[in-house]
Amino acid sequence: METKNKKMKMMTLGQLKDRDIGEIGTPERDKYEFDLRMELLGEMIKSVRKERNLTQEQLGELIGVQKSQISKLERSTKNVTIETILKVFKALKANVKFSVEMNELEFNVA
Amino acid sequence: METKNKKMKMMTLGQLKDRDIGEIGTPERDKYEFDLRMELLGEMIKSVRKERNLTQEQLGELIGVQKSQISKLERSTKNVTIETILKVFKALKANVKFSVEMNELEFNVA
DNA sequence: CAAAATGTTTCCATATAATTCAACTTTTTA
DNA sequence: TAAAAAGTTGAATTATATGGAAACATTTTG
Repeated sequence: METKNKKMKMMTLGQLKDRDIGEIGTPERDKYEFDLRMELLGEMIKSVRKERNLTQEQLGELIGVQKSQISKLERSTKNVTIETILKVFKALKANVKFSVEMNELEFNVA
Repeated sequence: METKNKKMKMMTLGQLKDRDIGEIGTPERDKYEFDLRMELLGEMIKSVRKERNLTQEQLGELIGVQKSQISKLERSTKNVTIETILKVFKALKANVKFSVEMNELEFNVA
């Protein structure tokens, strides 16, 4: 954790998308899909918050928690509850979707 | 909760999709996207488990928990942790994605 | 229908997510 | 560059998700 996380600059949603799913032309703009990974969640919260021009404190007020809580959600790689995710993105007026992809080929495995 | 949840039959993933996102032709088959809602998560687990022809007990074994735990995940509308979601769908060999959609129009709100 | 298999519920324990407060650090700005 | 604003961290607390065991209910099958 010396250099790596130290000077990690903020990324916009678009940059996150570039980094994490490449430029594989998603037609609808402003829709960013990720493999569900905890670390990304925090980055997403931060990105959207920034795009909304909110401070952690302001976002906290919208949700009803302290800024320190927002900070933790944004930067810890820890586990999170669905409820929390929904709460945060609702406050950010962002829509959260969820998809399950099932590989047909695996069907006969069990 | 008298009649409503009482006789709710099992639904396949396809039926869930029909009910929840309509037939708006998703091109890739076997990819089902939902607004992230807790109740749906349980239904999804159940659907995929059924399609894999597993009992709750068998799924439990794959993950390392009792069948009662699976039952709870499938039917309670309670909160769930990301980690749990990942664990379950991994055992089911299903891919879980997550997306955030941000409405540009909301931009100037704050 | 009886037995077996599958699923559900309740009670309970344990782990950990959510949260606050206050001190501290970093970034911004006048 | 000093003050103000924004963000981070640690310690402590509270709330609740995860999980097991066992008894019960429902469904399946011979």
